[in-house]
Amino acid sequence: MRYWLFKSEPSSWSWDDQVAKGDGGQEWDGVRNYQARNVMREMAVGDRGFFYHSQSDKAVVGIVEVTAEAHPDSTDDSGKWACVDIKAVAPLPRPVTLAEIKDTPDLADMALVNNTRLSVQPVSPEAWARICAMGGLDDP
DNA sequence: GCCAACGTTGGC
DNA sequence: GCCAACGTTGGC
Repeated sequence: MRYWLFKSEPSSWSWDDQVAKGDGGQEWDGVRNYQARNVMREMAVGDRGFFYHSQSDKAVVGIVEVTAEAHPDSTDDSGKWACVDIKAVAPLPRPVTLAEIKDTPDLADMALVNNTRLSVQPVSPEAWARICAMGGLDDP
């Protein structure tokens, strides 16, 4: 299994919105960035991801699971863009903030830190385990 | 609200 | 194909 991170502005799509969708999942649509699209094309059903709130929160707030591989983005008419579907799995007992991540030397090479504008990004197994532990999840 | 970083667009 | 201009994102 591989790990990922999905970034969203809470004002446009928040963790609560994602939870409200339930197990049916939800298209991660609206991505108009080639790098992010290519990352989504690598995802497989069952992969896990962090749900990150940008802007006001700047924190990892929950765990999501990929429920559908990359497919055409239904909000796109050009046929260029793709997205996966994800569902909420569990909130982090304690959100892990960007400041904490930056303060953790082992996490310094995360795209979240050095490629801040990439909205969908891979997460190493080490970083995954570390952030889960920081968030109060012993068994991710 | 500002600004830095970065991606995209369009003129040449 | 280069590069300047512009738009967008996201941290502060």
